[in-house]
Order: sequence, then C-alpha cells, then structure tokens
Amino acid sequence: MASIKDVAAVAGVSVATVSRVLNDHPSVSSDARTRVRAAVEALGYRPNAVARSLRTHETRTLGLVISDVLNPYFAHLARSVEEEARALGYSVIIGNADERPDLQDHHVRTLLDRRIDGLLVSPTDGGSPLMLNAAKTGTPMVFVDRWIAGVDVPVVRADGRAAVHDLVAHLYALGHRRLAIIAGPAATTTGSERVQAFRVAMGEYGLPLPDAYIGQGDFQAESGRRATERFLDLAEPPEVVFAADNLMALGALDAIRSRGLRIPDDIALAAFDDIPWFVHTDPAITAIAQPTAELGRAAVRALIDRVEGRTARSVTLPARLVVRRSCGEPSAAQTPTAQPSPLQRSTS
Amino acid sequence: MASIKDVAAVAGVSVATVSRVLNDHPSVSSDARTRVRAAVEALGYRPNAVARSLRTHETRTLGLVISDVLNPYFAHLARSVEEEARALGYSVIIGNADERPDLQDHHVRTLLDRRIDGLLVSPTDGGSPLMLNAAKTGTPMVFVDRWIAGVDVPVVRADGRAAVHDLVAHLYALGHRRLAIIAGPAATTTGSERVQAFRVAMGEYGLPLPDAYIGQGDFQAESGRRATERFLDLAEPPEVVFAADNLMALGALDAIRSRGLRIPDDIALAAFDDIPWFVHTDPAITAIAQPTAELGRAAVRALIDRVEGRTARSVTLPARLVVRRSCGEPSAAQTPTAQPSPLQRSTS
DNA sequence: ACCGGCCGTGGAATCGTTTACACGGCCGAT
DNA sequence: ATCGGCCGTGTAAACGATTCCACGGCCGGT
Repeated sequence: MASIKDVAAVAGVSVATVSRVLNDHPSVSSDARTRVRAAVEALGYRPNAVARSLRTHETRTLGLVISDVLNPYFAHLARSVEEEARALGYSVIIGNADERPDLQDHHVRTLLDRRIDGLLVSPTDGGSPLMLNAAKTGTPMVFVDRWIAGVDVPVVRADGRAAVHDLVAHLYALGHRRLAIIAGPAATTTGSERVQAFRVAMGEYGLPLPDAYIGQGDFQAESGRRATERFLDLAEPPEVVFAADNLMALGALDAIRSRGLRIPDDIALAAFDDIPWFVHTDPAITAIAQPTAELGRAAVRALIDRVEGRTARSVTLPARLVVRRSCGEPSAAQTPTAQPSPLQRSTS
Repeated sequence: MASIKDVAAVAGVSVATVSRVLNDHPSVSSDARTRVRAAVEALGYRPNAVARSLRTHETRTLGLVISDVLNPYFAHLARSVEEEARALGYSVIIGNADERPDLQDHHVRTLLDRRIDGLLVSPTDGGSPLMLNAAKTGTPMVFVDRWIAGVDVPVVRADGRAAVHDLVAHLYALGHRRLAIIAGPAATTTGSERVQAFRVAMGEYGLPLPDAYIGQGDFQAESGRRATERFLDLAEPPEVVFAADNLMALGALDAIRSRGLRIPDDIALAAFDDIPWFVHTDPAITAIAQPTAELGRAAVRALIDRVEGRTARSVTLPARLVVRRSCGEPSAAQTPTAQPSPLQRSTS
C-alpha cells in the first residue's frame, strides 16, 4: 500500500509538502498542489489513519458501549448515534455488552486502548473501577439512556415518569387495580427508576405495589417469561403486567400465550420502549415511547462538545404513552387516530 | 497517559525489555519481569494500540459492513460475528450501510483507512469500484449473506431454495394459486435469488408468476407497504404475499391492516427471515429461517483464515421453512409442536 | 541599493511501539 | 585456560504521518 513517501517521490516534492496538500494547508504553490494531487490519484493513495492518529493524538472516533444490540431500542439508538457522528466527521465503534459487566469492561478497555476520542456509555451496572477511573482521569464521556450516580459525567436520557403516570391513569380508568411490573436489573438506573415511577404513580391512585407484583428481570426476553409465569402462578395474579423493556414484554407475551390466556381479557400487557412490531402483535401493545433518535443525536453532540473542549450539558427529554389495545378497549378520547409504527425509517 | 517509556523508567529497564515482558517474549529475567509488571500496575499502563498497529502492520480488527442494523436479521448477524471474532482475539467495527451504496462506500473506505485486517461485507449493490479494487488488491475479504458475482471472494450464506420450495408446496396444499412476491433490490443477490427460487418452485406446480405479482422493494418496511398496496389495488389481487425480508413483511402487514383485511382469510402472508416477533403477530407469520448465528461464525472463521494466511472456503447452509398461521390453517403434520421464538438468546 | 518579511519548501524530530542487532557476561566443552 | 554460544539486555531503526524550524528567493518600502 502506497505511503506518503511514494506520493512525494512521484510528485517530486518532500513528504512535508504532500502532507500540506492533504491537509489543505495554504502555503503550497498551486503547481506543487496539482502535482501532488495527480500523484495521489495515480497511486490510489489513502492516508494511513493509524499513523495519523499516532502523531496527532486524535482518532476522530467515538466509542459506544450499549447493553444489547438485539434490543431494537438500542439498535435504533446506535443507528442515530452513528448518523450524527458521521455528520460531524467522526466514526463510531460499537461495543455490545450484552447486559454483562465483564463484557462491558472488555469493550471499554479495548476502546480506550484504541485511543478513541470519547466514550458514550449506557452502563449495564453500577460502574466498574475501570469505567469510573476512565471518567475520573478525563476521558471525555457521556452517559446515554442509563447512567451511574455520583460520577461527574453528563447524562442524555428520557424521563419516563410522566408517561408512566399516564399509563397508570390509563390502567386505572380501565378498571385495573392489581398492577405488576417486570423490573430491569436494580444496578441499572432504568431498571430501578421505572419501578420507582410506577410505584409513585400507583400511590397517587391509592394502589399498593406488593413485592409479589415486582418481577425481577434482566431486560432479556427469557427473564420476562419467567417473571410472568411467576405472576400467573400466584393465588391472585395481577390484572396487568408492565414490562420495563420491549424484550421482557416479548417474553411475557410468550408466557401468556403458552398458558392459552388472552390479552387483554385475561390479562393486560404494557411495555416500556415502543417498537414497530408492537402495532402488529395480537393485540397491539400499549407502550411508552422514547425519543430514541433524538437521544442519540443529543448524546453525540454533548460528547463532541466535551471532546472538542467545550462544556457539555445533560439532556433530559420526555417519553410519552402510546395507547393501543393490550390493556383493554381505550376510550375514544385516548386514541384520536390510529397509532403509526414508531420506528419508521427516518428518511435521511 | 503513561507510555512504555514511563514504565521503563519506573522499572529501571529499557523500553525493549518492557515490550518483551508485555509480549511474553521468553528471554527476560524473572527479576526484570516482575519489576516491569509492578511498574505497569503502578502506572495503570495500557499499551497504545495505535502505535502498536503502526509498527506491526496489524490491527487485530475486522470490519463488518452490513446493510441495515435496524433489520433484526442483520443485528443478529452482527452480534454473532462480534462474538466469534472476540473469541478468536479480534475486534469488530460495524458499518451500517443502510442499503445505500454511497454509505457502503463510505464505510469501506474508512475501514480500509484504519487498516483493518479483514473485511466482511454484505453488499448493498453490485459492487463499487472501491470495493472491487479492495478485493483485487488483496484485502482479505469475505461476503456474508449477499455477494457479488465474478469476484474471487469466499461467500458465506444460506441457500433458501429448498425452503422456498417447501413454502410454495405449503401454499399450494392450502389451495393458494395466485402468489405474489415483494422482491429486494435486483442489485443484491438475495434480492434477485429469492424471486428466482420462488419462480422456479411455482413453475414446478404449474403456476405462473406474472410481472404484476412481483413487487419491487428495497428491503425496507415502507417499500413493503407500497408494493402490497399495489397488489391490493389489482383487479385480481394475489391470495398470498411473500416478502423477501422481515421489514418488508412489516410494511405489508401495515398495508393489509390499514385496509381492514384479515390474514389469512382475506390474504395470506409469508416472509423470508424469521424473527421472534413473528410468533406474536396477528396471526403468527410463516417464515423462512436462516441459521443466522452460524452464518456469522462461519464468516468470521473464513475471514480469519484468510487474514492469517490460510485459505478460506465458501460456506452454504440451508434455510428452513417455519410454518405458522399466516397462510391458512396448516395440517397437523406440518406443525408437530408449537414453534418457539427463533431468535432466542443463545446463552453464551 | 538595502533590508525586513513573507512565501514555498525541505529537513528532521516526534508520536509509542516492536524488533534486528550488538554486546558483555557466563557457562560448559575442549 | 580458551573459546563458542547462549542469555539477558540495551541501542536504535523502523512504521507513516504531522509540524516546527530553517532557508533561499522575491517583493515592497525606505
């Protein structure tokens, strides 16, 4: 593969001049400039990003560590992150932690070894020493979706409290009183916050949230299935199951279906995170939708602000309730029009 | 950030010795070895992968260019690719081409600039000069899922012909005669092959495949919707719509639903690529399932064979038909047991 | 006519590694 | 006692770019 030296030789100039042409440095004669460009073309030369990064101490690359690519929510997030980063001249390397702290650490470590310019993380746990240390030692970092308390890192996320409140109001209006939730891991903010918001909202309607109605999940489908089976085995099963993410809702659906129960007649179902398939399940699933693409964009902008020496601020955007049929027949007022697919491809 | 020089200074040895310790070179005294290890620990030193790559001419990184991360099939593929690569000591950088040749080129270019050791591609089109040139000039490369004819690059993919034949047999047995297909872009192998297989299988049953029953899609949901609407507007609409991927099936579902039609009574639906949600749509969707994870693993092994100087062979695995209810009530023989969710998390 | 400054250019240092080569010391074989 | 070889180590040259600095030529102002 041709190097800058080869280009210099062909163009009959020094490597310094070639470098200047490549970087649009003004003080190069137009004669030299054209000769260099011709040589670049002739050799099919492409600058070696590795060498460049070594010298400049920047990679123009961002790391993104997410918990699970198979989760459509995170896939969507990753896509918008890459899109915005590309628009701003950066590349993105995605690390899939698969909800495993050890894998998360693996990816953080290799990303740091590659000297990425900044790190976007949706932490799977409360923060390993590695990550806390990276944050402390000045690696530009931004949390997205989930975050870690007590670390001085900007957070870009959705606040679901109002939407959860709307959901509980919706359920209450439909006559449901025994509401259960499948929580995410307590070590994640989204795992505990959603339960907390649910409990608070229920409290406002004078409803208790007994421990038996809190299923412990891990944001994966299988845990949703297990938690739901446990609910259904109770002497007094809940009337509603609210899954804290879409994969656990899938598991819940599996469990309910394998018992031959019908939604919403036998049991109602709702989920956090909306995805296109929720429109087409039997029945369509009521869900809380996050402004996913917007979160990704905001996170990238915040991170790049930090990378380029500006100060970054945390961003919180509202989530909203999307009522469908899985909790019972909604009143006309609640569904003014048919709900469109939420993850419609943004024509970019 | 500490460099190898700092480690050498603290340990009281030369950088060469530090490097030898780091790379487990045998000829280092155990005394020096322990001093170096202590210094590494004390400084929290991590080798700079950029500098190392510059020197060694290898990055231990693979590039993966796929057409669409939002497509669960590709997300699944990406996950298994990363998993296998990690097991073999490589990292993966994913480029999402979004079915756009220009974006595909962008990612191929930046991956090559980063001097990745090998490239895994699921081409969006017939091959840009850039990609053909990369293949020609010896960049280790493997095609996965889709491929480009006339290029000497191993291909790892699923052969869906038998499964498509099974599907047509299934449809025929249910009494369907007017079968339509929503094709992918003709520039992709999967776009044209699936139509071809469908046509051949139909031919064996004496069924014609008129042009009006071939919808042109682009593997995205919106195109599936449009194609389906066109089918439904025909004087004699088809009895079955077969979508060549899962996203177009989603679009078809949208279109059918918005007309108030019922599946399978008014029209039947089937899809290429199986995903967990197909079990829970109304009704569950009959689909052709690929051995996605296995494809990813095989592709990585083939690519690494090439990277490390061994010869790689193409791999073709069979796809299989998964019968559900979306084409009509199957006979008992065809569904011996309830179909489980296909993308169940592989507990790794 | 002289001089200061700017412009285009090249030489060379540098980034953080790996590794070829040289070198001194020690051991065992003669 | 001598010598060849091995072992542990250090010195220095790469890898491919960017960039500081110096230098020669030319221009314009005095």
